[in-house]
Amino acid sequence: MKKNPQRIDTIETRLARMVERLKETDHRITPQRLAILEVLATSEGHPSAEDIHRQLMAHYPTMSPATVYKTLNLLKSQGEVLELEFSDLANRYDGRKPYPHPHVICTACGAVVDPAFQGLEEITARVVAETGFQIHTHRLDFFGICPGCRRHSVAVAEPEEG
Amino acid sequence: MKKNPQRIDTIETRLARMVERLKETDHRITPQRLAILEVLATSEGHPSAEDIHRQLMAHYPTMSPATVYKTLNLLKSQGEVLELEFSDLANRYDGRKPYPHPHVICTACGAVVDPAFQGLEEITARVVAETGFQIHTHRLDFFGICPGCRRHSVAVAEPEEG
DNA sequence: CCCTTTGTGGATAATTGTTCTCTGTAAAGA
DNA sequence: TCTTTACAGAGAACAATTATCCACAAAGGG
Repeated sequence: MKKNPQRIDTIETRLARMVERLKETDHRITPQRLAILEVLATSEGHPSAEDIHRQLMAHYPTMSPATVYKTLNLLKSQGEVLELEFSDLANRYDGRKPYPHPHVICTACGAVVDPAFQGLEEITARVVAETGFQIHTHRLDFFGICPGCRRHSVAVAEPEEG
Repeated sequence: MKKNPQRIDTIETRLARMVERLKETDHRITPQRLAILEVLATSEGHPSAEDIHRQLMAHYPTMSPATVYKTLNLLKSQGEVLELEFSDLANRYDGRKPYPHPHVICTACGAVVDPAFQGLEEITARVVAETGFQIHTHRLDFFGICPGCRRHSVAVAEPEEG
């Protein structure tokens, strides 16, 4: 029971909420769609669309990437999934905490981790006051090398980072 | 004379530094390359590769987009330009402040503005302590509607943002 | 001043993540 | 059962970026 403005829901709560939102907006809960929601609600590793697709191919061999993307965009439009965009690699999705929060990304293995830190509200307020922008969302990413990859890199070589 | 860790250099200083770095690393200062550096050193609006290319087509009608990208990547590898990646739109480049700093992006017109705010060091330190990552860089972006577009949007309609 | 070497610019093809288009189908309601 | 609607899937299309290729221009040695 944290005192964060938005605490982390359980898997069941998240899944139920996503389903509820889709029903509210007159969307069907098809088996494929439900499977995608389940992956999103359970994944801690911020999967890419391809990750989701690959994972579901086992149970739904005819699953199309387009179906994954469509569902992802649908959820995105409802604010039920957070999309982390990358221009050089595939986007990653967070269905467990669909609100803006910081991420720590390993540039070696691609792992995406959520630090506990939160509280960009005051900084946001400062930016609003200064720029006059109406801020809708934000993004805070840290890029570096995760502990696991650091162990490898000392043994191998310094991973060069553009 | 600000007390920021890195103050904003003058256009001449930035340009000179970029040229110097290229010379140091045995790269030629060709007319096309110099022209690209000049655009980067003078642009306040965080131009995209296409912006730079379009702008230079006037003086160098045979300028190829590839040349722009090559020079951009060269500068990027030397830490002389900051690349702002976007998966759904073209990347933007900042040649005036090539170190990590916050940006405020208008999702209506694409404007990118630098707020004066700075000082993510303590937050970075906290993230390092918590995650064990070796942080190399970070990115803090705020997305919203700029004052200019706000005026339009009240007259027209609410711009929908995926 | 010529020749060789090296790096560069430009054209074009290729790449890749994502979206679009189209078609058949399954679900929901009458 | 008939009709309507939305969906899944296949594949084409798309767009930003990168790779490949070739001709050329600059720098250095003779």
